[in-house]
Amino acid sequence: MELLRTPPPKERSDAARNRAAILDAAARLFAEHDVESVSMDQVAEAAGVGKGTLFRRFGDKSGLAVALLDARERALQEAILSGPPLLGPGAPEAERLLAFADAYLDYALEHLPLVRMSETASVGARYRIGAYRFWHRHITILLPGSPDADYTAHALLAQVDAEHLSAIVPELGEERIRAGIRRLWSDAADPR
Amino acid sequence: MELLRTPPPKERSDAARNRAAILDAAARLFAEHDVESVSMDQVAEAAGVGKGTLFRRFGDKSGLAVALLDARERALQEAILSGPPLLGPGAPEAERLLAFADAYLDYALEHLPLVRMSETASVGARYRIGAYRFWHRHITILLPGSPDADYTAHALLAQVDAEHLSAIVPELGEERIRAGIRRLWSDAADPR
DNA sequence: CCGGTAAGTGGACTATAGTCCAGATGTGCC
DNA sequence: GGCACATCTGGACTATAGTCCACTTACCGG
Repeated sequence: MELLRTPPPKERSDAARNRAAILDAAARLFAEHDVESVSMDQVAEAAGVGKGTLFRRFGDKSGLAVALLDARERALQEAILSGPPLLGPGAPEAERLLAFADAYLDYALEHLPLVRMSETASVGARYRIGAYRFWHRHITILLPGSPDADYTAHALLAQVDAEHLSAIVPELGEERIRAGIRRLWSDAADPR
Repeated sequence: MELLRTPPPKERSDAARNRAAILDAAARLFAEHDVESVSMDQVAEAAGVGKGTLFRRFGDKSGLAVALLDARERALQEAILSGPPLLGPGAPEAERLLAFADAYLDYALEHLPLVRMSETASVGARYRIGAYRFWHRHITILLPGSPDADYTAHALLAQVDAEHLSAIVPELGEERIRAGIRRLWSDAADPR
C-alpha cells in the first residue's frame, strides 16, 4: 500500500544493529513472559540500549508490536495480492472473503496478545496503522453487491478486533468463533 | 442484572458527600475539557478530595465514567425491561432488536467520549462491566432463530464498541453508520 | 586520513494511573 | 456524652509510557 516515494535515507549501521538487538530482545521477552507485563524499560535494558533509542525506532509500544508482526502480516498481504486463488485473485468474491476470514484468524489467533498490543497501546492505534486500511480495502472490493461496502467492511473487521477476540475466546472457544464469523461474513457477501 | 445480595452496608455521610463532590467536579471538568485530557489528579483536586478517596470510590478511570453514565444507562435498561413496546417487551423480536439498536446508538453517540472512557480505561473493561452482559443477554433473546445467538450477539455488539464508533464516525458520519447497523442487525435477526 | 554534519544515542525528566497505610472520623451502643 | 471500631481519608509512593536534548558517532566528500 504505502509506496516509499523517497528512497529510504539509508539507515546507519549502529542504528541497524540496535534495531535488530531490540527486536531480538523483545521477541525473547514476549515469548517468556506475559506480553502485557513486559515494560519498555525491560526491553531497552535487555537489548542493551537506552530508552530514547527504543522509542525513536518504534514510536511506542504498539509500534514495537507491529514491527514484530511485520513478517507474518506481509506474508498474508502478499498472498492476498499475488498468491494462488481462494486467498489470492481469481476466485469468486464470496469464496475469497471466506478464505481471508480463515487466514486472518489463523494469523490473529496465533499471536493474539501481540496483535492486541499492536492495536491497543495508544488510543485508536488499530485504525491508524496501514494494515487496517489494507484489510478494509480488500474486504470492500470483495463486497460488490453490498448497499454500503465501506460500512460493512468496518463491521466485519470489528468482529476480528484483537480486544474483542481476546474477550470472547475464553467464553466461546476458537471454533465457535470461526464458525460464527464464516456465517456472518458470508451473509454479508450475499445480500438479499 | 446484578442483584445486591447483602443490603448495601450503608455509606457513611462523609463518603456520600465526597462521592457527590467527585461526580459534580468530574461532570464539570469533562464538559469543559476533552475527556481524554482530564487527569484523575485534576478531578481529585477540583472535587477537593485526595486521590485515594477518588480511587477508593470508583476503582479506576473507567469506573468513574460508568458512574457518570449510570442514570442514562439505567433508563435504557428500564425501558427495555418494562417500558412500552418496540423497545420494551411485546413487539416482534426483529423490531425490538432494531429499536434497541436505535436507542443504544442514541445513547452511545450522545456521550461517545465518556462511553469510550468507560470501555477503554483498563484492559477488557468493556466486557467485564455488568451493562455489557445485559446488552448481550437482551440481544441473545431477540435472536431466537440464529444458529448461534451467543456469538451473533457479540458480533452485533462489536459494531457499537465506542472505540470502533469513534474511529468510523469521522469517516462515514452518523447516519450512514446507523443505516449500516440497521441493515446488518436485521439480516442477523432473520437468518436464511 | 580528516573534518563537517546529519543521524543516532541514552538517561534524566515529566505526566499519569493506580497502590498503600497511618491517622482521622462518623456511627451504633451503652 | 463517650467509647469501640469499622470505615474513610489524603497524600506520599510506585510503576510505566513517552519526551527531550546535550553529547557521540558513522558516513561522505575532499
